[in-house]
Amino acid sequence: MTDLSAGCHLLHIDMDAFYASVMIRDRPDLVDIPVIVGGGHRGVVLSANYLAREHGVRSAMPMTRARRACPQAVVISPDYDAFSTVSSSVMETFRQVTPVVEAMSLDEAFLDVSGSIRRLGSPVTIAEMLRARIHDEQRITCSVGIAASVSVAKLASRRAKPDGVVVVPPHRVTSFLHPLDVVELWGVGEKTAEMLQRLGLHTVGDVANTPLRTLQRAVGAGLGSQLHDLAWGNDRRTLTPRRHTQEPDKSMGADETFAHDTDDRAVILREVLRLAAKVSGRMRSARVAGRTITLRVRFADFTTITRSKTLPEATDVTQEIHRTATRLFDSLGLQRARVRLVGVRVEGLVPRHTVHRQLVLGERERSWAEADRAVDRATRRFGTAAVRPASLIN
DNA sequence: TCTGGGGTCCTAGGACCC
DNA sequence: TCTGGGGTCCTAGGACCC
Repeated sequence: MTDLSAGCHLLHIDMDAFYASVMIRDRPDLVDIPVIVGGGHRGVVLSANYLAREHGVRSAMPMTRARRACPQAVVISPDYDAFSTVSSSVMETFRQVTPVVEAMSLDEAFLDVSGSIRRLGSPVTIAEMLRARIHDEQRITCSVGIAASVSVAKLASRRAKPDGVVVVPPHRVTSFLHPLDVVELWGVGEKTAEMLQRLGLHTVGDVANTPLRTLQRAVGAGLGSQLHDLAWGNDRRTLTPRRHTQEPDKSMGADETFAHDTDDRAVILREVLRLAAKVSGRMRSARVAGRTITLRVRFADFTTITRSKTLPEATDVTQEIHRTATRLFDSLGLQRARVRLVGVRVEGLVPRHTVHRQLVLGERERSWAEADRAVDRATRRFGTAAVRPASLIN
């Protein structure tokens, strides 16, 4: 058999139905049953096994629709600790093959194996070895795309699913890409796909054969040239070895959809306080502070607005973030508007030690910062439920 | 009982500064 | 004497990805 992987040194490895597979592997009773991971009465599908997918269940689908599509499915809640543990082991296995591993999320990574071929064999051999190891050690399956560029490897792994390997050698890139639907391209979502379809562009080949200027007029200069490049397989991106969580965050936020829409200011602001405490706590454990506070409000009709305020100095103080978010909410001047979701985000994060607050931090703020540190210590010892603002206790 | 939660990046207008 | 041009910051919204 000819090994077509010559000239292809990039592997994209994607776990098959990752969350569902992890939840199922210790539950022999669920093996031949459609399984949906998700929950919450207003939630969406996080992952579904292939039996559930046969009934049309997809990731990100509203749970209500998923249950209707597949009433016999078993619905289970996600166990993020388990996902994270499995993910770390899998990534460690990858790093035994090559140091150049770029984790994209818990369940997918790119590997540059060019330095491992002499030692371990062709990229296809390496891919099959990794698949066998992960199957043995973790009892889940994965799929691998192999190509000379990142974007093609990613598309190839999608075609390999489930539990397979697809190689796209350089001379087959355009014949591989051009029949694909435009939505397969990185950066094409629902809206851009609609836009392209209005131009009569349905396949990647259609995009490739459209003049760059036309494309740019339709979807903007940046995205236009990106799509044109990707449609021809022009992707010079190289990998940066890194763990998924390694990059310093540029922003941190939290939001929450209410179980029922509400127009009760007190209820909404209590949630804003809880979110501010959650976000600032995460910021303090990451030792970062930020200047711009953004409040997000989604109404019953799903329209979403944001209001932001940039402070003179970066902060990680719960009370300061909460107070800013509350002012932003009140400045909306809502009158009995039904609110579905609120969110608080802090942007422009910098390492906390670079922030010099002595000049601006008055006595009051200083004592709030001290209070936060006490809360953090108690949380570390007794857990998140131990200490919380009085208005969150009921 | 349609539509989560965590993020990133881009665009565009206005303010402001030089 | 009818009006510069570039750069950066701030704000709001939107699209996208996992």
